[in-house]
Amino acid sequence: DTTHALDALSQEGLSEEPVQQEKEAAGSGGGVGGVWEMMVAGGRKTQRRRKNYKGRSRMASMDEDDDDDETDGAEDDENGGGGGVSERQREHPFIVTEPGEVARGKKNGLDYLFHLYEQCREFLIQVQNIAKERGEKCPNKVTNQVFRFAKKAGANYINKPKMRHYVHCYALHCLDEDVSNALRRAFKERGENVGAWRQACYKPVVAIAARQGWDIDAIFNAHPRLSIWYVPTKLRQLCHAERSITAASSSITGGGPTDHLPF
Amino acid sequence: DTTHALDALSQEGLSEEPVQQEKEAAGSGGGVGGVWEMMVAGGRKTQRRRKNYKGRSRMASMDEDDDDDETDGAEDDENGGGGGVSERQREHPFIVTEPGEVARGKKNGLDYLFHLYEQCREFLIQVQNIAKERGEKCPNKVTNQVFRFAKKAGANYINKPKMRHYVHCYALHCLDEDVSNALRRAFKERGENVGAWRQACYKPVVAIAARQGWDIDAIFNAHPRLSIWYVPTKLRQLCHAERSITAASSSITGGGPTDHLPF
DNA sequence: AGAAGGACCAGTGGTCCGTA
DNA sequence: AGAAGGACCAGTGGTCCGTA
Repeated sequence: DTTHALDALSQEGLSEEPVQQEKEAAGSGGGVGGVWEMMVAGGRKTQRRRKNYKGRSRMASMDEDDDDDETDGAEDDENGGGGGVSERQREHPFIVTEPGEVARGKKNGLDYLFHLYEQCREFLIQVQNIAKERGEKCPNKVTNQVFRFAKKAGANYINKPKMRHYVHCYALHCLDEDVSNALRRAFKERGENVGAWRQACYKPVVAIAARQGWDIDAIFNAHPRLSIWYVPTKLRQLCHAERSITAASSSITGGGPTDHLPF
Repeated sequence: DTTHALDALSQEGLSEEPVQQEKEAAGSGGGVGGVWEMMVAGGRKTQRRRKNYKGRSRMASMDEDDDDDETDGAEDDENGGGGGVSERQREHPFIVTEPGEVARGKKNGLDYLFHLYEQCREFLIQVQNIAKERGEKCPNKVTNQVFRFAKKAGANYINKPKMRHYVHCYALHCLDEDVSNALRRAFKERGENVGAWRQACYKPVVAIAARQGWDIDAIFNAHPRLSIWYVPTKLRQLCHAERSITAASSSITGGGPTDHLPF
């Protein structure tokens, strides 16, 4: 795994080096009952998340070692409070970067985005180890439980809507890194924004599905890093729609409905 | 499949021959948009469910062909109503029967019980075919959606709590039919009730799990007819508890924790 | 008493839309 | 404007407990 080299790719400010602490926590998965608790406590040591509250209240010492759920959990929700309202910092937005390129300014690059998927996978593996240890039912996918676990372990920069949003981009990265890289370079050169790049990622994935009999679930499941992600609804719909079109036109030209195995 | 011979095993009264109509509906799975609707309508022909309302109201003609969801759906919920309360008939309770034995009186036998699991599998396959046809996400398990589908198709005698209740019994039947049959004979002979038989089904399944490295999920998944059922919580817990005990005692006697591959 | 199943509930997958 | 993510919602897995 080249995972750790990527830590450096996340940028200064909020999103700088938000990784790292889950590595201790991972352990061997051989612990006992209190593994969850151990995890959360264990994260404290090398923590480097920052919450940089910009608001009036809570300017106190939260930079280095603020991992106690009790301490910051209790007072965080000041939205409904009467007096001081603290603004919660978000992650820096993504920009289209080339492979290996570090995003500059208050931005995050796409290598960092993909790295978040790898982190989720590591959190899933931990959740699985704990579940097996306890004889509980064991998730195969990145579920709500895994996102909750990630948050508890201090990875506040990971959240479900974000991860779901870019799954098909990660899929392309997994399934055909060359095409993925080429697309990134092209969109960076053209100065496109992340939304445009994201949209463009659908087409090559659908093309891959076309070559493999249109079974996007099978394609996800066959890939060890991709199999833990739910197939995005829109990707599924695009595959289905495209298959219908292809089937219709190939039936006109006389090709069979399943001519993805040509000879 | 010997499925159809079993239809005869369901008894007179409520639970007599409640099967059969889903066979037409199954079709080739090659239909289009309206397959769901077709199903429900198609079920009408050979329907033989009876709802035998015993209450004061609704003694009308409901015996032969009352499959319109509109007709009986609207007026069924009279519990909250002021005037007439109609009592809804339940399925006959199960009794412990030998393999091949037809239950007598207002009872259902265990072959019939296991047959319900096969029916659920057929309903699942139909749901899967429809989902694939439509390019929607496709369940691998008997989900709420499948139970809803079964009900729509007229199989009112199938419901989630019942099916979940006896999963481990069906598991034993799938995994070691000889042991399952022997247990049935023994419990019938002793005049035990269904509850006692059901309880007794746990132990042999746990024993099978012990021989195969305690992974009850893997055991379920490896079996084509069992893999579509969620592992029951209690069975999972029993396997886990038993493994812990075994591991503890074998570590005392010097055996390794994974001595299920002896040589 | 033993048993069938309606109906409830906590937590899920999915993603909108108020926020920055 | 483009984008991140809190928070909501319909439908899920799980099974209790009022019913017969």
